[in-house]
Amino acid sequence: MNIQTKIYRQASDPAYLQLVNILKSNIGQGVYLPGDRLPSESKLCKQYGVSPMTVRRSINALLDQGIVSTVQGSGTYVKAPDLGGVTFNLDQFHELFRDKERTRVKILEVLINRADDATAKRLKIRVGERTILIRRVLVRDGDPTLYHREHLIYDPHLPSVEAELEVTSLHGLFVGTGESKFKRGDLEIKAAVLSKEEADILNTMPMQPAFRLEHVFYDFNDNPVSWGRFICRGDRLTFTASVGLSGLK
Amino acid sequence: MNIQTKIYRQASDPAYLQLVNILKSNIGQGVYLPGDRLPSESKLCKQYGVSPMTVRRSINALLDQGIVSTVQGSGTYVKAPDLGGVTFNLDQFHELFRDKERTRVKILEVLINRADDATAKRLKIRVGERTILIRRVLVRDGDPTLYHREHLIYDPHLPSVEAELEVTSLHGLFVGTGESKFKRGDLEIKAAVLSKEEADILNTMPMQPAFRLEHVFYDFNDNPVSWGRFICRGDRLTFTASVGLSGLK
DNA sequence: AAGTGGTCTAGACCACTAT
DNA sequence: TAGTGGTCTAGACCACTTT
Repeated sequence: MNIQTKIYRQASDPAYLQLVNILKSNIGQGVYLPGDRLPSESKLCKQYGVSPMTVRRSINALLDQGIVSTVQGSGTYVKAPDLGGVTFNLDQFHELFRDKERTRVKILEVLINRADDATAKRLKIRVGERTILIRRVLVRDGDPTLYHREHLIYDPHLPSVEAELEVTSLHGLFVGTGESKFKRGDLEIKAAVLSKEEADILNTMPMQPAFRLEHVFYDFNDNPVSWGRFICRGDRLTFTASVGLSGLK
Repeated sequence: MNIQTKIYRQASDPAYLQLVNILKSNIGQGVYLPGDRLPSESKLCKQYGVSPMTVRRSINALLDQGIVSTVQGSGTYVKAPDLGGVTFNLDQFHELFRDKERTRVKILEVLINRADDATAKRLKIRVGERTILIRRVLVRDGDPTLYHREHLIYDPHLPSVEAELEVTSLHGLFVGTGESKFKRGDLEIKAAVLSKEEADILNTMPMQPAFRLEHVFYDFNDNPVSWGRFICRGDRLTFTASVGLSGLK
């Protein structure tokens, strides 16, 4: 449980990372308490025998992790953990696609239809223009887990509907294999309860809590090309995060 | 809509940031497409007249933002946007506390009771040991917005229950004013529907969709000191995030 | 005036990849 | 072997805060 006190140049971890961990350990063990000032960068240079740039890089890492804050001309201070900077991610979604053997994407429906109000608004087209509706369900170990409903702009230049399906292939979307052909997307996570249709598809009861992840994807001209939503049973998904000095020593 | 092509040394933005934005603009406008290799670092040095460390710092920023990936010995490549690395945060929670005039924390109840199974498990104490239950509601513009229910370990060394209340003052928790006295916390977001009690407090109907943010906080010895949950109406909170090249040019 | 963080240089050496 | 990313040095200058 002792704290590392010097930098080992032959270690596999680079010097800046070792220094990050040393400082984090010190903070985690209460050597520096919230509000305390860390030793100045020049002192850290001498103490650990590294150059200013290396110390700077370590401090920047602590800044990014929300562990310290800096005041130019004054010093680097230990922050009290606060929920303001906490971030959550979609790692659990990501894992659904990890091994292809256990996961299967089933296409429920593909059809060409006309944009209603909501679709027209999000895809910035006129009501009644043609769109493509795709309904898919992601099956994990035979268990329907994620229901996806997506509206795509109908592009007559594309050779076929099959080509449209490639635009946001579910797998490419999450694994980033370079298959997805959009430039950026906006996402929204909402709390919801399952409708009858959604509950049937996800093999559970209506009115159960669920997450609804809405997305709009844009092409390289910043025009929307797709919008839709993922529905996931609330009992199959939790978002986790930690704050302050978690993991490590 | 033109892309910046050189670094202005007298600009307020530092060189490395200007280079980040130049590269992001190029990627955003399709100059470099997903899968393409960026110019090598040494070429970027010459092209923009900056030192290797400055280029490196810019590349690292793009790496952190999930926009490129690097392969040692090979090059830096533009990534296709994928949902795997998307993060969202609690900024909306944070804003609730921004101006104290509009926000008020009302304490509904404080009482000393005995740990039940769930509480004993999370606080790592025995069933029946004393704990403190605090129920609070955060009122925004007269509108009950956030319901917090928290179980604290009863510490006979603290002078009073009032002192316990300071341990995780709601305001300090979100704004990070250094009032909170814990070292780290684990958080979980779940989809839920409001119970009768929660709906009454939040001034709406039961069975409405809601977010439940559960937390466990730990002291400097890594012992749990508090667990509880925030409940928020689903129609009052959405988590947003973006993927790929959002904002900017 | 002295100390602090923030940026930057112009090299160096290493590990790795491609040819 | 040549090129690429990854780390690091030993200084420098600036803006800012503290005393």
